Amino acid sequence: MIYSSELIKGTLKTIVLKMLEDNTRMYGYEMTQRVKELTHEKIQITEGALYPTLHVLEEDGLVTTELEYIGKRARKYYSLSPQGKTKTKEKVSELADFMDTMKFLLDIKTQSA
Amino acid sequence: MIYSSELIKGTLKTIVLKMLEDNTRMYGYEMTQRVKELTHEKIQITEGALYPTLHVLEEDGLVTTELEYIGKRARKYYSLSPQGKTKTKEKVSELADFMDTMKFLLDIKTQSA
DNA sequence: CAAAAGTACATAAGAATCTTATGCATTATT
DNA sequence: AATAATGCATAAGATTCTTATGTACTTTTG
Repeated sequence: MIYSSELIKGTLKTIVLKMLEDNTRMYGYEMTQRVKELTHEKIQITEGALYPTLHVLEEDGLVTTELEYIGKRARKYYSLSPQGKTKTKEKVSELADFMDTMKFLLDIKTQSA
Repeated sequence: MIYSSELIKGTLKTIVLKMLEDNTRMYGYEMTQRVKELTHEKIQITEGALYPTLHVLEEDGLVTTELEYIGKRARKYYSLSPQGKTKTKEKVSELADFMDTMKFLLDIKTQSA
């Protein structure tokens, strides 16, 4: 089972930031694999969604990049900037708060389910 | 504090269906007020987002409508169809599952926060 | 009692974000 | 040798939301 795509909307940026908080640096492809693995395939980040998001984070100054070569193949590592670290804490706690609120909404009258 | 709009994306349809499951019938404006009240203003559903969503639910056969007049003012009540009831259970349990997964992702290495 | 605020519907242009498809190139596996 | 995996990227189109606007009735307030 894979979550319907609409659910994941709006959380991608936060997921990326959170992973970078935990791993100091990661590259794009690695992120797609990590999320897949951590969620037992339930969340699949597509490259078409990820790369534009990473570029926006960079434009916004939340991440910095380093290009490295493994043999002849390029890898672009992303790390949180100081502003990125602050932003990550904000986004993560907002999402946690939001999920508590949503859980409350979903639990009303249907404590069983 | 109001949640950033991107967070709410993708959950609106589920919220609406869930409210209709709990209340047998509601009208649009009522839904906006109910959510605002239940979430202490943290989630504000705008009419520009809600009405098109309701129309889609109707087109998809998940809800039925009844028009009523309070004096001269029209109210459009929405109720779940049988398919809507089934769909609601699916959507609600998917969202609950998704939130557990997200919580797991956010808790990694940052059990404090 | 007039003005403002609230109730109640609706649509439409534009923005944001994601999907799907495609492209290129290198490296590992079968 | 062919296929799959790694690794980046972009672009057209779809979806969904924001913001603005419009209409009209009803209630509250100064």
